[in-house]
Amino acid sequence: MQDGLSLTFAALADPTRRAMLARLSRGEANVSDLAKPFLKEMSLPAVTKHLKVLEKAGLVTKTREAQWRPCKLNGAPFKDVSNWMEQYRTFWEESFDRLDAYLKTVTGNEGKKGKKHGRKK
Amino acid sequence: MQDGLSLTFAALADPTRRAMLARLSRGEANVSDLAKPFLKEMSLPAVTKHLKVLEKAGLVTKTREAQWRPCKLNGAPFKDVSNWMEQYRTFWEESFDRLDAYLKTVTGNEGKKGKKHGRKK
DNA sequence: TAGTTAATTAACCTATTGGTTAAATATAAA
DNA sequence: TTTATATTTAACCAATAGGTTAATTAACTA
Repeated sequence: MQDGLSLTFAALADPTRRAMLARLSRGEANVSDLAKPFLKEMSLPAVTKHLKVLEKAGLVTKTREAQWRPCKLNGAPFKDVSNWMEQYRTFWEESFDRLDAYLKTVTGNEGKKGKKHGRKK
Repeated sequence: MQDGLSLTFAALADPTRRAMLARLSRGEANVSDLAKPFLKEMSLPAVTKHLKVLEKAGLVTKTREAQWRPCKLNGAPFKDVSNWMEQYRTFWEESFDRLDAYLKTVTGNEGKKGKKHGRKK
């Protein structure tokens, strides 16, 4: 059994599944609609499996309408990812601000040439 | 060969690796420092492997200092994730709207359920 | 030089992932 | 009742992920 965040990240770690989410972000679609762009590269059951991964992560909700299975995007797991990401915001903002990064090294607790891993001798 | 986003999401899809990132967000650490919290659950080579996944995703940079390997967090992949996430912001914010709508229903207001996304038949 | 500490590599194992084809199920339509 | 469409399930397979233990490499220390 996996935690929710792990399920979500694992679901997002595949370009086919991300493309399916992008498609769903433009509106509901049933399985064969979702599959169409990929049927040159893979079979329909493969798409069904990808969809199941997205469902298990809660990213997609599948309903029933006659023989079709309309799918829609569910935002909640994105919110979870966003919340988790917040704790790293300073790092990714810093990575595009060299001055800020430099200031961090010179004002930080340990300088670059300092004894970083102070083992007692 | 995987694209960068897939490598990053896959790296994030493991609680041990996320815990290692959390540790690194509080400062540089060498491999045995990083491993310490996990050595009851897994071996040191297992930690080395997790670290390698984080490195391949570009989330961690490992340097050399005597026999130690100081590791530091690299923000760039977080930025990539954040950029990718932007296209879904409306969906996770909308999920708050839904919660808000629900709260209104339980506090006496009639919730209107309008279809947001049209589906072709 | 020998010993200690830090970390990696090698060889191996099992479970999971991502795909396949063929068969089955569900619903609508003729 | 048969046929067509939409989708899933079953059975299988190869590659990868995540773990192990034992051996190896790298650098410092006595």
